[in-house]
Parts: sequence; C-alpha cells; structure tokens
Amino acid sequence: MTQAKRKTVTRTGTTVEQMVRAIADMIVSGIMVPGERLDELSLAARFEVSRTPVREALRELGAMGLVGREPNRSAIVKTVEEAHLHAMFEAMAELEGICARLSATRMDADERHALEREHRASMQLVSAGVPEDYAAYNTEFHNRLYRGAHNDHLLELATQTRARLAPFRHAQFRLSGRLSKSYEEHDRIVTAILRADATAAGTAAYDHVSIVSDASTVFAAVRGG
Amino acid sequence: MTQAKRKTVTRTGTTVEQMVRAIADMIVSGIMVPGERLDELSLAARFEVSRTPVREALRELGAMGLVGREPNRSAIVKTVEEAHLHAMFEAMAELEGICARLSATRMDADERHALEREHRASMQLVSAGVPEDYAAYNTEFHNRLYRGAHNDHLLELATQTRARLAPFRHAQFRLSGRLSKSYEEHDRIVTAILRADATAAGTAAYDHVSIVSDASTVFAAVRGG
DNA sequence: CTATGGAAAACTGCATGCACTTTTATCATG
DNA sequence: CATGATAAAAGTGCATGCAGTTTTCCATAG
Repeated sequence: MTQAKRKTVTRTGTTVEQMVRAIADMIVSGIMVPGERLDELSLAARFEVSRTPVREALRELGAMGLVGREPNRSAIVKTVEEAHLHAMFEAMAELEGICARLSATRMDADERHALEREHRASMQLVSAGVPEDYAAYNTEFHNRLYRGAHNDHLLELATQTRARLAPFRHAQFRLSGRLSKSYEEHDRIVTAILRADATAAGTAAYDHVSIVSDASTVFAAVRGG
Repeated sequence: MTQAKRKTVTRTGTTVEQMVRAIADMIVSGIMVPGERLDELSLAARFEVSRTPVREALRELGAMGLVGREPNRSAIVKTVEEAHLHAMFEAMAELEGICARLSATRMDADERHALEREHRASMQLVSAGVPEDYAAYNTEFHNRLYRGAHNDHLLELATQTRARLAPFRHAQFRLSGRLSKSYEEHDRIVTAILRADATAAGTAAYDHVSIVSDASTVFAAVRGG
C-alpha cells in the first residue's frame, strides 16, 4: 500500500497530472516566484512521491511553458521578462479579438442568452465590490467568449495564453474603479455580439485586453523587479 | 558505458529531447499513422534506452498535442478529426494574418530585404519543381513572417500550431500547379509588407493559409479515413 | 579582504525492478 | 458457433539506485 494514495475521490487523474495542476496553480497564483528553483527532491518530498513522477510533471510544465528546463540544471519558474510580457498581452488581445469577432456570428441562441444573462447578473458583483468574486466571473466571461468562437484550437490557444498571464493580471481588480470600467467594457463586447456585429465585437475585445494590459504592467513592474 | 551514447556530435540535447524530435518527426512525416500505438517498451528498444526517458518523451509529446495519453493505456498518435482539423487551419489562418499584418509595420530594413531576396530566389525552386525543396523554403518563409511580427508569444503560438498541422499539409506541394500558385500568393504578401500595407498583408496571409487548408483537407480525408 | 582552487554535497539523467491494470489467449458452457 | 469466464501475457505507474554533472563551501594564496 505504499503507492496508493488517492487524495480526493473523483477524476483527479494520475499522480503526475495532479502534480502538474498543483504546481501550475502555485506558479499562476504567485506562490512561486519567477526564477525560483524547482528541485526534484524537494517536490518529491512535498508531494510524498518519488522523483520519477516529479520529473514527468516538470517535463510537462516545461512543454506548457510555465517552467524553464535545461540539461543537468534545476527547473526554474519561468521569468516572463518585460518584453515577453508585453508580447503575451498583445497576443492575448489579438486572440480575444478573434474570438469575439467569431462569437458575434457563431454563437447560437442559448449561448447569446447565457452571455447576456450572466453579464447582467455581474452588475451585482460590481456593486458588491469584492475583487475575488468579480475575478472569478470575469474568467468565466472570457471563457464564454473563447467557446463562442466554436473553434477548439483557438480555445486552446486562448486558454493557454490566459493561464500564463494569470499571475500578472492577478491584482488588477484591486485598482480602484477598475471593476466598473471592466463591466462597461464587457458591455460593449456583449452588445456588439448580440447585434452580430463582428467587427465591433472584435475591436471591443481587443481594446478591453489592451486596457487590462496597461493596468497590469504597472503591477508586474512592482512585483517582478 | 551502457548509458553514454552521444549519437551525433553537436547540441543534440538530452536523450529525451532527441527522442521527442525523432518521434515528432515520425508522426509529422506520416511514418506513424494516427491511431497507432506507441508502447513504451518497443520505443525503448528502438532507441536503445530504458523506459524512463521514453515515458518523459511521451509526456512531452502529449503536452504538445501530438499524442494522446490516458492512464494505464498506451500513448497513441493523435487523430486530428475533421472538425478539429478545420479549427486548426482556421486558427492558423488568423495567426498568419496577424503576423503578416504586424510584420508589415514592424519588420526592419534587414528583415524586409531578406524577405524580398529569399522570395525572389524561391522562383528558381518553382521552376525546378522539386516539392521537397520548395516545402523547406516555404517553412522558412512562414517562420520569417512569424518572426517579423516581433512578438515572441505569437511566434510560439504560430510555430506550435504549424507543427501540429504539418502532417496534413505534407503532400500539398505535390498537387499540380500548387507550387506556382503558392509563389503568387507569397508574392502578394511580400509586396504588401514591403509597402507597409498592414491590412493588405494580413488579408493576403489569411487567404494564403485558407487556400492551403482547402488543398490539404482533401489529402487528409484520403489519408486519415 | 577579495580571489581561486578543489573537494564535498546536492542534484539531475537514466536504468532497473516490482505492483497493479489492461489486453489477449484459452477454454468451458449454452 | 457464439459467449462468457478466467488465467497468462503484455504494459503502465511509480520507487529506488547508481553514475555523472553542477553547486556550494571552505581553505589558501595574493
């Protein structure tokens, strides 16, 4: 019974997958700082497994771009330096623009209704003013846009890029006034999509991300050095 | 000396990396067919290593999206089903469009000259009519576009998507007339970029990929079943 | 007090082995 | 002849161990 340790009940997947998720979370949530070393032995101890699954997890995280790896050297949390950060936000803006543009013409009735309903409901979150709650809604809003494009690969690219940007976008909703601004920007996107105005939707989404980018780079500069 | 076996001289990287490249090549070049099982023991024997590095390579290939993996089951060469194939080509077209659009305004003088020079030189390849040679040039042409956007993340997304599509684009240059058509399409893109006409460059690149998509899906249908 | 050399400690890369799961082959039964 | 049970074979998941590389640390020279 040494090597059976189903932590939770359901489809948590294999040990390695759990670790990938756990480590990715730690990186994305900022618990692990860029540049930090991820040595196999410590991680093995931490997760109470041997080095073999740790190595596989690191390999996968490397392929995901979250950690850097070179031969005979410890894996390190990837430093997303200023330049690349800007590149990622720009790419994100383009991707969101595409998704919104496609969503405008491709979303079916249910998707449109859901989008509108949830968006309206989010007004309450704005007045409540709890950044964490709004952040959670915001993620779902954007995912809805990605899915609405009805293109699995775009969904994958957008999700992946968003995950990598997460640590740098983390605190943006704490900035005063950002919450209601965000709502207004969402509103422009939603309205355009409901009108099936592809161009307007694309532009609105692009601008929305660009603004977030500006808000976040300040934060990144403070935090990343 | 059981475990030292530097195959070639230079920076081939670690054993695992070599294997990743080798297996990816086999998949991408069609030597391994979608659905084919990749069992660890056979691969280990084939590459004359133990199962450990094989497992890591498969893990990475899984993250790259080239092979499918589920617990306690052999990895299999991923079948890119019709639907997702279309999605990937569409995403590729969007990405190329963005890269070309950005290239039009961002390429520096050297990059523009190189683009023009290589493009002109490729005319010889067209008349020579060797599909393999033109395919190699073509890859470089597109990479030039991705790099010209001066955005590392877009470069990464485009490269990644292109790699996954490679198997389905493989035989397209064998289609009669495709070579010179490709050259003409490239010409439109190059001309627009040299004029710094972002919109035209974007559209031309988008159309170029869309055409390749049409040419390739036929092939994919035949090949993938 | 800073630079340098080198040995020890720490860590990675890979091989091997065992437990558990899936697949395949065998065979009895309707 | 098909069918379902079941045991053997094949294969995956992970632990452990050893060889080789990198990092750390401390003594010694400048």
